[in-house]
Amino acid sequence: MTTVPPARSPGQRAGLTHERVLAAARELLSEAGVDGLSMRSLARCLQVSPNALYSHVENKLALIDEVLDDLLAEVEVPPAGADPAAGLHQLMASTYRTLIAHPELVSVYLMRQGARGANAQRLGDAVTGLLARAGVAGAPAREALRVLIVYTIGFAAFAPRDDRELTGSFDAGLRWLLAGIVSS
Amino acid sequence: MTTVPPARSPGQRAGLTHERVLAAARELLSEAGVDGLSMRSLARCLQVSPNALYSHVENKLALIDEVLDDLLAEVEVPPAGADPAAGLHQLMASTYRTLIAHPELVSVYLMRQGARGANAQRLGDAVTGLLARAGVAGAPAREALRVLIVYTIGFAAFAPRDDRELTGSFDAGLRWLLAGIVSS
DNA sequence: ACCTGAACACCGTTCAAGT
DNA sequence: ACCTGAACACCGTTCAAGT
Repeated sequence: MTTVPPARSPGQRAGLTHERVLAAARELLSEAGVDGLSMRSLARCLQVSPNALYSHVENKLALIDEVLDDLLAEVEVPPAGADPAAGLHQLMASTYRTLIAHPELVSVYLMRQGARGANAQRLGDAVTGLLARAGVAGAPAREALRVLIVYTIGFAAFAPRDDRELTGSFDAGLRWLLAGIVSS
Repeated sequence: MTTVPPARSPGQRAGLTHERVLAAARELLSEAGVDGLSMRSLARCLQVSPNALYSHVENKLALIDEVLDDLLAEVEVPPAGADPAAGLHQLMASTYRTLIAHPELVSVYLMRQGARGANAQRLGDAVTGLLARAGVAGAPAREALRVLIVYTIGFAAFAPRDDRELTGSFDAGLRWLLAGIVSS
C-alpha cells in the first residue's frame, strides 16, 4: 500500500464537506466492506491526511451512525391507506432487504449502539402507526415494535452466512410474529 | 499503561498452555469487555510477549470462537422426558440468559461468523430433538431451528441497551414464534 | 475554519533467532 | 516445541502549528 502524501501544505483547503466525507464513506463501504472502512483509508480516498476528517465529522462512530441512517432512507414505507397487517410485513421485509446489503455494519454498529437517526425514527413511527390501526397500542405496541426491530436486525446481521434459506426463514418467522402480535 | 517487559530470555519457557490461554481470555473478557480483549492485552496478563500466544492458538478469531463455545456450555438443556413446547422455551430462554452476559461478543463474533463448536452443536441437536417430538421434522424443523437461533442471538446482541424491557419482549416474541412453529 | 505534521497509544501477525 | 526481539502494516485520535 503506497501512502501517497497529500500534495498540500498546511493551511491550504482541500474542499472537504460533511456531505463529501459521507458520500466517500458510503462508496468505500460498498467497495471495501466494513473492515476496509477506516478513518485512514477514507482519508486516503479523499486525498487528505487522516486528521482532516475531524473537521467534518465528530468521530468514526458518529460517521457510521450517519451512514447507517442514510441506508435506512431506502426502506419503502407503505402508503397511508394500506392494510395494517400486510403493511407491517412489507415494511419489515423492506427493512430486511435494505440491511442485508451490509450485514457486518448491522452486526457491529446497529447491534451495539442502535439507530437513532431521522430515518430510523421515521420507520419506528410508521410501524407504530400500522400497529395502532391493527388495534395494538400503548405498552403492547411498544413491545411489538421492539420484537419486530430486533428480529429484523438480527436476521439482517446473519445474512453473510446462507442468504437463500435465511430469507425464507425470515419470512416464516415474521409471519408467526405478526400473527401473535395482531391476535393478542 | 506500563509495558512490563517479560523477564525471560529467548528460549526460556513460560509454562503456557492452550487451557491457560483460554482461561485468561475468559477472565480478561469479563473484566475488560470485548474491546479490552486483545492479543496484546492477553499477553500482558499472562506475562508473555504477544507472539508467544501463537504457539497455543491459531489466531484471535479461533481463540474467541473457543471462548464463545465455552460460554454455551452453561446453557441448560431440558431433561429427555420434558414437554417439547415447554422445553423449547426453556432452552432458548437459557441460551438468551447465557449470551446477554457478553452482548458485544455476540454481535461482533457470533453474528459475523456463527458458532460451530461442540456446545453449539449440542444445543442445535437438542432443539432439533424437541422439535421432532413436537411433530416438526425435516425442512420445517431446519427452518424453525434457524428462526429460533437467529431470534435468540439477535435479542442477546441487543442486550446492552434496555435490559429490563428487552427480556420481557424476548419472551413475548419467543411465545409467538413457538406458537407458529408447533401449529404449522 | 480548514488543513498538515507529528505524535500517542494502540492493534494482529510474521519471521528470524535462541534454548 | 516454546519463547523473545524486532519488525510490518496498520488503527483512532489529539495537539500544535500554518494560511
